[in-house]
Amino acid sequence: MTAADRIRAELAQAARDIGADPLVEPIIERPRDTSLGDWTTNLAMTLARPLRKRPAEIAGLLRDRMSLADAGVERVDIAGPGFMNFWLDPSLIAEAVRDIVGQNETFGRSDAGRGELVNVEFVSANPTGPLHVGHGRQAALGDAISTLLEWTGWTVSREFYYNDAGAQIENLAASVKASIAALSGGSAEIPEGGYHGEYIREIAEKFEKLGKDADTRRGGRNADSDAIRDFAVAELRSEQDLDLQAFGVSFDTYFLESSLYGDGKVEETADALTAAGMTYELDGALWLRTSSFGDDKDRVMRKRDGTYTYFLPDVAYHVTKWQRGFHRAIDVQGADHHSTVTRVRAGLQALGIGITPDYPEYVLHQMVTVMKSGEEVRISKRAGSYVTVRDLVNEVGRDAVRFFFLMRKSDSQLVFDVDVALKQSEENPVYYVQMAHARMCGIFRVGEIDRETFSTDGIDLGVLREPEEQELIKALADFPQAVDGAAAALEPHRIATYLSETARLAHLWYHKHHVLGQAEDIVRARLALARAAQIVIRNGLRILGIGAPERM
RNA sequence: GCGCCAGUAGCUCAGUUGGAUAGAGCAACAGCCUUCUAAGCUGUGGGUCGGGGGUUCGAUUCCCUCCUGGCGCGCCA
Repeated sequence: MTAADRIRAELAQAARDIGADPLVEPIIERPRDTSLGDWTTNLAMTLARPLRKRPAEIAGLLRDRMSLADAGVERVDIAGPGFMNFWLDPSLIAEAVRDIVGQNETFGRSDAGRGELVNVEFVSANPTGPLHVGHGRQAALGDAISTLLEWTGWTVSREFYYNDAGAQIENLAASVKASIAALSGGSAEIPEGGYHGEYIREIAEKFEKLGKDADTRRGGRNADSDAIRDFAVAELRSEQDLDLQAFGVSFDTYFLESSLYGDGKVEETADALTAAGMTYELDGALWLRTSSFGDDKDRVMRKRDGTYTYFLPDVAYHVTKWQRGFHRAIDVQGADHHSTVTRVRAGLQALGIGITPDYPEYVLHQMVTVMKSGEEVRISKRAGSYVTVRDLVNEVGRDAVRFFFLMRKSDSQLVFDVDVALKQSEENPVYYVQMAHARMCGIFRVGEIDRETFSTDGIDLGVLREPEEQELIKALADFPQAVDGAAAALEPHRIATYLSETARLAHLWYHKHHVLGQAEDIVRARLALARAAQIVIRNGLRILGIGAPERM
């Protein structure tokens, strides 16, 4: 039971004693300004109305009824409009260091998810081109969200959905075919809406070469569309795999849209929707009554030509998620796809098979723009000017790319400044955090002490009373709460923000107070603090999928 | 026209789900290298929280309205 828990319990008891609602749950927070105390509560203000008393009066009554010594509280101030500010015994605060060092790699983990299954789908790019920076943001987000959920006790499955069926794929095939024809002097043009990137020509060349080297494929001008399409999709999938590998992201499942046609799931879903009375024919197409489930208007699910629109397989796909036991699913997508949210959910509700209305959950992210030498790098798949994830990783490194993608909340637009990411200086936030970690490691290296076997047994942590020490320890002790909050909100950027702040406090402490060469009891206690800071920063970086170097 | 997202210091952005005098980094200015990494640290200045209403003890946060920007509104995905 932490000090905050004990204060909370004491407050609840005192509130009941003075006639508050027995179900009251006091909220304890860190004060905005650390000079105001270690913990604060606005309980007296929230009780003012029901108890019909002035907040300050209530605060006084509460304070009189609390057993403060039991909660480790040295002093309670009543301040401002009615805040109660608690000051803890510094030795008690310092004891957090012992917990952190003891828990080591598990510090920050919780079991809130109770081992339940959750599916996290991300990237899910069409195999029609390399992964660009937008996919990179999504890969970083999805992976970090997955890890956050693992840290809070969920059993996570990372999933990549390939849209390897449909009109865009035919578009791709036609583009490659035209490019093949052009190679042998033909004048065939890439069709309207086709793809023009350099990679199209590369695929065409590769296809030609294979066709000539081995007889396994019919190359050249006579190549049929099926062979070209299959070849192009396979090529691009393996290219995307290399992109993801460069970024250090891996998946538990790669799910092919085409398989939903192969095993009849698409047909099955369409039939079930019709059987449920949720469809109607109009203008030769089959419509789904999505407007009955919050959409602006009904949507076509089967086109006049007999093929399905993208969202029907999407519905079928999410049915499989539910059936595979994932009663919680999170989709990470670009905000340009936000219109699918209502549609997919509507389709799932229309089936009436007990899927919850807010299934799946969506994390939408805004666009990424890349700045280089002060200019925006235009990203256009069709035109071919292009910044791929791999380009970016090769240029600035995986850790910087990940941190940059994760340090902003997903629903704000992100400017990726390549020049800043390349700087190995304080301007670059990822170096700032990693440097703090390396410094903590450096103390142990110089002191020739083994970090991993270091124990706090018998160390008097009560000597860690310097203001910088107390502030750092409080920040470190808040890490589990930061993880819980970030996981609950599906917002990894909170961890990035937390790390920047904690790194700042670690640098500050490091600079002001030496560890080695002090009195023996001080050295031992400060080593413990350095170890605790190193553990917390490393754990936080690990959640974001970023390395924690021991030296830089 | 409708929907979603955003608008906070010169710039890039946080703001713990309604709390105290709104924070950080960069940039600017002033300092700090015989000590565990100066790839760093300390200090100073900088704000009508896009505008206007409302809800209440209290609003950057919730509601309404307007302005600006991005995305979407397809029998493309």
